[in-house]
Amino acid sequence: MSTNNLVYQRRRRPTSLELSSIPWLQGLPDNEYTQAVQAISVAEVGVGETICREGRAATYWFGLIDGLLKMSKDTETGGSFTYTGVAPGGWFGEGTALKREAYRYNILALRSSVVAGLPLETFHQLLNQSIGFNRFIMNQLNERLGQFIMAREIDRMNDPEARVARSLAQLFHPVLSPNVGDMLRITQQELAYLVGLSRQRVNEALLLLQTQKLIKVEYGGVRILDMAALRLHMQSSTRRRRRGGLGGL
DNA sequence: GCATTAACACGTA
DNA sequence: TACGTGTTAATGC
Repeated sequence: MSTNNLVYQRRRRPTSLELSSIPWLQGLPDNEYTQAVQAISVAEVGVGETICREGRAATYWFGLIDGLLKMSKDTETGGSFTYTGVAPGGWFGEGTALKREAYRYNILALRSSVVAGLPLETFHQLLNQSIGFNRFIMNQLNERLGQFIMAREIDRMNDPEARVARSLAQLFHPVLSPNVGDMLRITQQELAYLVGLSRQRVNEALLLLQTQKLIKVEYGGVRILDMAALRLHMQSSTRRRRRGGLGGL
């Protein structure tokens, strides 16, 4: 409920390790690099805290250094609808930043996270002068478009396994979230919130995906074994058996 | 039928 | 100890 601006008050300078995890910084020439680095600030965000809230004027272009975020929007009925997760290395809000509009969704932390912010002025300065920066943004927008089309496909599916599989694939998006690696630290409860299913059902889906050798379920996270298969995961035609079935197969 | 919530035992950090 | 996982039972659409 509280639209706290604590996130902004807690700003600090980024460490060199944090800077090295920002994908678009790496390709910039020296002068633009230092210009960007001087403007970037980071903040620690606790579980459940809001980074930006729907309707508030955009002040930063945000990126996730560490942790896990979710992008969601409040519904008329008082609930909330989750669009997607943001994994480390992911940057978001460029559409809003470009138009200097108000944020169109809420971003909140699913686990304690470190968020980086580039002020809007610097964002636009870089847009005006840096080809490398423009290339990154253009690519980002293109990928984002594909991501949202995929989100629509996921919504249309009623098969939980396929929804979990493709949601995982989105979290592991190699361009929008390049720093995830093979292992995604996310609890099954968090994933359940993200996908819109119960924890128990997500657990069941994960175990099935594991038997299909697409992932490895580990304590506190999931290891990706076959990214391509996850992304293309089709509706499973065969219905699973809930209990018993120890004969298996 | 299938998914959800609640509750539980168990393993791990 | 606190948390996350894997199961089962009861309940609802």
